[in-house]
Amino acid sequence: MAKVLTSRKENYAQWYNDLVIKAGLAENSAVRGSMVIKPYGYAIWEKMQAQLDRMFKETGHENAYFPLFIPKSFFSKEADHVEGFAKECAVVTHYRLRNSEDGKGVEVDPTAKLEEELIVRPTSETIIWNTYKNWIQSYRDLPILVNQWANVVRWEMRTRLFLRTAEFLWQEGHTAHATKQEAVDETRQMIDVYAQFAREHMALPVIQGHKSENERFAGALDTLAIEALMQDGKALQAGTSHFLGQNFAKAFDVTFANKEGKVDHVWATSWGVSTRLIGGLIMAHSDDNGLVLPPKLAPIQVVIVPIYRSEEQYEAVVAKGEEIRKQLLKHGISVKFDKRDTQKHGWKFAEYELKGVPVRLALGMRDIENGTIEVARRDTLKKEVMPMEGIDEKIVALLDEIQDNIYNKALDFRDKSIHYVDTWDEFKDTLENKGGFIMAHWDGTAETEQKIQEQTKATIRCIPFDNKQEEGKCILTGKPSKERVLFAKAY
RNA sequence: CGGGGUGUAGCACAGUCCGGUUAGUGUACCUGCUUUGGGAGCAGGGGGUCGCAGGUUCGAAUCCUGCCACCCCGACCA
Repeated sequence: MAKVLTSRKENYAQWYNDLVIKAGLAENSAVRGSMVIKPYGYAIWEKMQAQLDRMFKETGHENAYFPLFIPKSFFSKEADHVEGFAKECAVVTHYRLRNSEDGKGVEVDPTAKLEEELIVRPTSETIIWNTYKNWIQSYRDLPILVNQWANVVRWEMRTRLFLRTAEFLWQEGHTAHATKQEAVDETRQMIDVYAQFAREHMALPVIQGHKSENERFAGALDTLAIEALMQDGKALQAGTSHFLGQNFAKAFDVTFANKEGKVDHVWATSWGVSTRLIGGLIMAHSDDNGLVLPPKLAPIQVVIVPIYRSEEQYEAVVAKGEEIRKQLLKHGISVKFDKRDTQKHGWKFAEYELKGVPVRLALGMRDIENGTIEVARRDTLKKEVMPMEGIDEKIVALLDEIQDNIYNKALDFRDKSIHYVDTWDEFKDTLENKGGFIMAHWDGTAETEQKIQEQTKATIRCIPFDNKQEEGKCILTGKPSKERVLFAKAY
């Protein structure tokens, strides 16, 4: 087969870039740092959205939409929050263009300067809490469980398709609660939703835990995250859920009368996942032949490729292929019958492998004569000739099997990549030579975490839930520690 | 934002150092014939403001100045 991708071994980053582009997921646009998500890539996002949206609704959330532009002054209200975002936002300063003097183009009309500049949202806490102020008077108005699907902009220095772009798509949930416990529970519930989505739909095992102070969201009291491991041994933060305490309620003066008639500030959470998930999906499962997509998120789950010579053969094979397509459709399988006469079957095989279609059916005269069909699975690259009879049931089962296999493969890799180390030398050696996750003791201070990061580039990905408590010594300072935390180099 | 690199056909590149035929190769595209259970072969054909704007020169893809974009490495981040 002709090689179209850089191999993972050769250059993992290049492999990723090649893959995103060659598989037709996305490409760089004419706008610095902003990508075009192409139909095939967007189809994956739509599948993710559909499932997540279902899960949000099941947990009682509703969708709404808040403005893209946020008055600059809103950002000065929550000090920690500003600190985290102030530096990297797009700012709207004018509202009109005019023809330039030389008549060759347009320029910003200097007389159309905005009284108050607008910030293109990097996240929506401020505008949302400004709005919630008007929605909430009594405990009877609570909780508010709202999610929005939106785009946000963060003026990133260095961008990579899906993983980090200046503009990206995401969902952000923003909830308001009467009690601290309710907000804490919500924060936890949503990280669990993300973890479940990652495992069951993305076939991506994740470790859930608390972020350290350094890695916490600006303005949050606690940040929960799901951390996934990529094939190159680097971690990817795949989703976060924040317990915001009363910080935003205080900043935006959102109060309510509780059952006792006393006025209190509202408790808040926010949580989000983005198109970055697509990057994680790619890097977790795909191989040197192209994408490997879990059936539950694959835009095309089954592709049928006809094999023929003459026109009569084409007719016969296409007729049979149509039958099979309809059979599969009845099971709710998304199936593409590629009966184009403009590409050879060999070309199609390679193409759908590159695009990560989980199952490929090849159908030729030989099959029609024998009542068989060739079934090829993308995850193992194995081919098998099966009886045509009852093929639909088999495909249904096969898709499940592929979903499980992809997950188990990723889980195996992840589990093999968690290293327990107790000394500084071991820590550095493991990072350099093995990569992956490292469970090690840490003295709990931000300074130590900072030093470790400066010296090794590794950060604390999370402090896992239900973490085993054990006495130990910090790998850097030797100070006492009660538990190991999860380190890794991260995207 | 700092360091490095690259902009030439849809894509990938050569040519640039040392200015001088009609700007070339692979691939993709079009036509025809042959082929056909893993990216087919042969023949013919079409496609270029050489990133943009100035400048030097008889003459610029090539030299000079400025700008823009993208990629890689760092600091920042989902």
